[in-house]
Amino acid sequence: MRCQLGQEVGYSIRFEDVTSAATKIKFLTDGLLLREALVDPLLSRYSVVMVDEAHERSLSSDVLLGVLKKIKKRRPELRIVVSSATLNAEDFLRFFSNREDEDHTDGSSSEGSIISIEGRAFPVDIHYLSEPCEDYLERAVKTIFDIHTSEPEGDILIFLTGREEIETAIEMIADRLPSLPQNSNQLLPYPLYAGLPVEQQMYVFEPTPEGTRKVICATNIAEASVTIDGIVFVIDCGFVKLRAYNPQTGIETLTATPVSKASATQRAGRAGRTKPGKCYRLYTEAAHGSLEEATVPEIQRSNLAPTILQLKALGIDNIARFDFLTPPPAELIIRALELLYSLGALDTYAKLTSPLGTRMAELALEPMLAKCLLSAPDFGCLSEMLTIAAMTSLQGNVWFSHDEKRKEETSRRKFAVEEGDHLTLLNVYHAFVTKGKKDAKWCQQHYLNFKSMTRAVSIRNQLRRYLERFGMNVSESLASGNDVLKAGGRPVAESIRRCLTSGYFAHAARMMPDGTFRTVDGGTVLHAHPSSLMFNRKADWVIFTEVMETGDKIFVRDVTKIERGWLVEYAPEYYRLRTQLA
DNA sequence: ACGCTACCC
Repeated sequence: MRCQLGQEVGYSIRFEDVTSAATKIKFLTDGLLLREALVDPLLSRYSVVMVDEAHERSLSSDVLLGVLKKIKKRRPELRIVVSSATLNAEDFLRFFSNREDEDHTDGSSSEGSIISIEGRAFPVDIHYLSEPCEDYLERAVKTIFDIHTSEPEGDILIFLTGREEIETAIEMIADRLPSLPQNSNQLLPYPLYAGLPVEQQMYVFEPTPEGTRKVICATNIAEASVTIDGIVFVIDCGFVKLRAYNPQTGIETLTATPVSKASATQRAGRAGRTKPGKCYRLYTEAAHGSLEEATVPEIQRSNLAPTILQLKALGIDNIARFDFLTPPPAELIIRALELLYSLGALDTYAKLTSPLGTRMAELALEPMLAKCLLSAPDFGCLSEMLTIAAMTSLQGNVWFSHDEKRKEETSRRKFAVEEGDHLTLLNVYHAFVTKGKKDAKWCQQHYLNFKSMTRAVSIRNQLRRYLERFGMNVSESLASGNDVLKAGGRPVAESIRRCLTSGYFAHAARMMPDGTFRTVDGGTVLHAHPSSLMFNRKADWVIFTEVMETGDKIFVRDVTKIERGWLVEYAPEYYRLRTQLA
């Protein structure tokens, strides 16, 4: 539209609003639009809402579609445009159509119509293995070299599951480079995953130098989020890391899972953007035949406590009757309702409480953490909990690791606080803003991730603004973990631990003589993550705010010592109903 | 003795 960004056309994401009174077209994330619906339930500012990439079925886009359908009943003039891969178009049309029994095979209904846009893709030849392979990394590297020595020019994109695999693959490629004939074209391997610093991500977009071939080892980021020109060959390992949630244990995991057929098709399509291409699937055709048609939507495999809290805040009281594109399993809903009730966000009629429940829904924090923050004034540690909330809601590591593990350890010990990881994080943040003066160099010296620390400052500021809007008085004590202890401040440290217990009582565990933990019901074995202060240390009862399953072990990472009696004190019903404390 | 896939408030 040839206007200045932020004028007629603008965008908005968390921490960044590039719009103005003149803005007519606004690009924003689905999460932010849902947030706008909290204050403007009919989204009355908008006459058209377009939901892009709806076929990806992310948690927030599914929720948004349900909310839009509800709004449409009150605002018939609202236009809704859903963009999706062709396969799913009918599902969306059926969803928005009032009459479930309508026949949409002609692409129309009383509610809308399907408009198709032809992709301009070139054909892609699919190759399967004739026998299953034992080690797909090895097989992938072999395939790369086979392509390189026998195929004409064109870059290679290989789909792997995560950072570690990508780094291994790149080492393996580098190791084999000397085996190429002297006069042969070179191979340039590049990693690509979301956790990679942006500068390093940009390499994959640079034009391939004459006489070389790029090999991009990527995660799922290259399946839909990032498009790279010049790819002619795709190698697909057939796996993706997906979130899974176990409602029995309440533990979310990240597990390598076979891809769906839709996903495999999308990956193959990455080879045919500029000319006809080839896709090598590192599994057999029979294995492909037994893959699921589509990936299970996120809403059916996630912890739904945040989602249900959000729906309640949007005025959707009857979750069972809410129009989900695909309803989540009842067990997930029940588990979420139970937790929200025990946190005090819902009353016995499953209605949102006020002010606790409504405020929890407004804070951009997971419910247990939101509860801690909102109950912090009762414990006299609001300023400290603000910092802890910001630090624990960071994704990724606060510590800069890589190869210098020992130095990282030494640095970590400098900030360590006996009571656990949360007070240690408080310490780190405090040092960053005072001694460190929010400086990148200082972070480097202490093996801290500067980007994460800067983000913690932004999150903390945003949370503080929310609290002030709630009319809460945030007097900044700027106490760090060590400071509260040194200043004879055990009472403050204890308040913080009690406060954490008031939100995380459902994440309690007890240390056994062998150093592992048991959940309260005794059913789950947890291990202290080696990056936790509790690794190789003695403790009795603890709460944890971060849990992850890798391989065959479940690790807890942000861990703080508590006292058994506090659990019953802050969650009497939760523990009375569940089990007797051992 | 271990790391966060992707997205995001």
